[in-house]
Amino acid sequence: MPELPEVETTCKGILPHLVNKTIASVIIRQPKLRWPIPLKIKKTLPNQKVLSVERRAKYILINFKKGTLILHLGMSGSLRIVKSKQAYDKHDHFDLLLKNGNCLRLHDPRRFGSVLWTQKPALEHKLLCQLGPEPLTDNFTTEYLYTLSRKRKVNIKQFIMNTHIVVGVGNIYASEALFLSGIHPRKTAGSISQARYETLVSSIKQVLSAAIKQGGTTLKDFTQSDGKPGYFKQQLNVYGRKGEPCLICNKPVSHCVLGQRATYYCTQCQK
DNA sequence: CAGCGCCCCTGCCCGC
DNA sequence: TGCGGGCAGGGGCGCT
Repeated sequence: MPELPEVETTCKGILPHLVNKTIASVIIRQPKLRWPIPLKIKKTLPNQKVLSVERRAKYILINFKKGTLILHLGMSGSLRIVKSKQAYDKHDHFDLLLKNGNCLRLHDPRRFGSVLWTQKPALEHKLLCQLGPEPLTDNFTTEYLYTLSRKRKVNIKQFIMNTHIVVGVGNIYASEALFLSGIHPRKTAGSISQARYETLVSSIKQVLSAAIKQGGTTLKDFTQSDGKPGYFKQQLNVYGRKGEPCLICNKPVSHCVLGQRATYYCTQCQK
């Protein structure tokens, strides 16, 4: 489920419920996620106070004096703040219980998500130390992307989805950003001009920030029982619209698979 | 080292 | 209504 905007919304939603709160206990119902949940956090975390909560790429970092809890939602994960006594269901694999009676609960049917612990500064962790820039910061520029793209033969869609290049561009928004830029998803990264990278960089920023803006509107419901951070009902121009008319030119939207991921585009508008 | 395919897992939807 | 197949928004890893 979560693309960057959903992770951002989740992070912002749980933050005020966690910062300066103290852990009472940890419940691990199903340790088999993408990687095993380290059992030692059951001993390490109680009585520790949450210092801060932040996001890096699609990872949510919960910082303590002793280290950082690194959460990833994978394809189907979600986090909610519930009362500690609230009944759990089948896929509620992990609880972080707070001394105030609240609980951060991880729900993840497909179990592609992860809960990890590191004692080092989190950004030095193996999963985080090689990530590209955040797409919505000034570190993500045309010059940066253009320079990295030279001599790269990979198609542009997989290029912008590569987390070593830039983080946070998931499958939906990769198609959407390429549509907005008028770039065909199969075009080779190295064959695209700097001028077109200018458009692409701005489309990526535009698509992601619009989605985050929409996600923010559901924040107030975050702690309710149905409190999904919400899926972004932002209008999608091409994603999932195979065969339907392009919203610009009316030509049926095309579909193909790139890197095992569904890809949508308009052959008329994207070259 | 760039690039590709595999795979972790459950749920849901579709067609027969 | 039941069942099998295909597909799903992530992303690290191992192999060429």
